[in-house]
Amino acid sequence: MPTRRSRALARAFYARPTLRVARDLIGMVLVHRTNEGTAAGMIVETEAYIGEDDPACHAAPGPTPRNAPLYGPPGVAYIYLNYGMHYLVNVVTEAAGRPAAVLVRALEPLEGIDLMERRRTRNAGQPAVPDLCRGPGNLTKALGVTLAENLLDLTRGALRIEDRGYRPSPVARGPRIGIRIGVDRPWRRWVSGHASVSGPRRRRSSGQW
DNA sequence: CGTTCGATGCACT
DNA sequence: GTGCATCGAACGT
Repeated sequence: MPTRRSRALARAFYARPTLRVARDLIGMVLVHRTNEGTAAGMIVETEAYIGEDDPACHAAPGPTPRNAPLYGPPGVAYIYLNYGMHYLVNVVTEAAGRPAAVLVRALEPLEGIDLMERRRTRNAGQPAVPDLCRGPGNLTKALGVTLAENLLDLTRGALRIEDRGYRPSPVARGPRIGIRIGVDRPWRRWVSGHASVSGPRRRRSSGQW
């Protein structure tokens, strides 16, 4: 009997065009439960990576051992190590055999903020709360997500995405950032003006808007 | 304020 | 051997 308590998104949510999933993930909540505790944050920034024709998508070279999750069923986590030190988390979209995913780039911290702070501790001091999950490498560190969570089913289990009714707006769109190729495709989505969105810092008083 | 650059591991050619 | 879907310290202005 399906429990009403579970607000986890169903597989049908992910089995849709990737740009739509990227948009609709804004406002959803990424949750990671570990024996250290639970940490969760609202998704405020995403990017779509779609198919072998997208030069920035990991599926661009065709199937390889690393990108195998992209070719599998939707609603599954695809996690990989980037620059030798940061784990990045994607959600697989569309359908098996059609490699595509959405990269989760930033969260607004909601739950387990003290746990996030412990995980993010460094010698030069604690990041401010809005910065704890600002950036794709930072959010996995704050949530304790590693390669061990690769291929986990996001519709149930320890790593999941839930709908808790948040509907932040407005949602902006623009080119993906941090990549060398495929920058022409405006496949990034983010909550306009949100403090936890990555990329260049917003101006204080002068200009920008 | 801005830009540059080193860290660090591995998938892929 | 090359090049990253990054981060933040260090340095220049």
